[in-house]
Amino acid sequence: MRTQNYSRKRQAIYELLLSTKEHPSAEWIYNSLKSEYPDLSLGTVYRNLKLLEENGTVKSVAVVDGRERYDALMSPHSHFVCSKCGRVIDVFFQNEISNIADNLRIDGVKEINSFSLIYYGICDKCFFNT
Amino acid sequence: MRTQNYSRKRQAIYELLLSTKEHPSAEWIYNSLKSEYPDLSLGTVYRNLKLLEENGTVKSVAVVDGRERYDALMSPHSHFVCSKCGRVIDVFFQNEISNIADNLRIDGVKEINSFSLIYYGICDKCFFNT
DNA sequence: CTCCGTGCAAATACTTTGCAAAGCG
DNA sequence: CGCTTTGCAAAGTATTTGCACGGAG
Repeated sequence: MRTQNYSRKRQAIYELLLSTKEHPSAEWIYNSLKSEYPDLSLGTVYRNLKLLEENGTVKSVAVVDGRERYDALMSPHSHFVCSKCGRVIDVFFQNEISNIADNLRIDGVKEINSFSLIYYGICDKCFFNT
Repeated sequence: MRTQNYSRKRQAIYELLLSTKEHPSAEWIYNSLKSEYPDLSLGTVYRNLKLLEENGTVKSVAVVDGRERYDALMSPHSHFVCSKCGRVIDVFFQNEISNIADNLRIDGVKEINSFSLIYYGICDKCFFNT
């Protein structure tokens, strides 16, 4: 389909996601792009995120405080979520973690396609601000 | 506080969670208890789940299709989520997985308190029904 | 009487969707 | 022109909350 990246705003959303390590929510993206695209609407952000996700172009990596958080970094890695401020930080796999799904058999399961590993705790900032 | 398990309905919610491997949502619990407690309200289920979770008595183990799913099995283990039907299945750790957070240092992170490992794929039922 | 627990309904908060207008090729 | 994309507002969905009442001690 000629759809791919055919839209300016979709492109902008994707590039913003590529350029940041914030693992932003839809609203964060919306606010960040509002100045450059004053007529951007939140619905468009949601629509495009969904589309990019179905595309396999971006990924929802976590839900923090009820908000979906997205990442354009598609290489397999996991995330840390700060339980206080909700910050999401990339965590790259050590040694054997990338194959924890290999050769794993689960009763009642036909195929395992992916897995998600999320660490929870307190980030530096929150720790020091009591 | 004398609150602990002092309430009949809270007790019922907890026992239902203990007795099932469904990893139910609030609404599933509500529907399951309605016959025995005809005046049960959905709000009460939500309130008690939250309370039990803060208690450390139960755990939210996943969000499937936007619905929080709970488990009363508190021993550390992970879960499989079927991408088609949303079924949640317990997966007990193999070998070294239980300590993947040990000795792990993440830049910008002060302390890691827990982690969540979720596998995604297709369960037997969904696989054979097309 | 004092609290805790609850039903009920209203309120939230995030996300999705219908529709008509605008954009692109 | 035909199809995609979008703004806007309304709708949808899961969850939370305010309030007044009921029950236990």
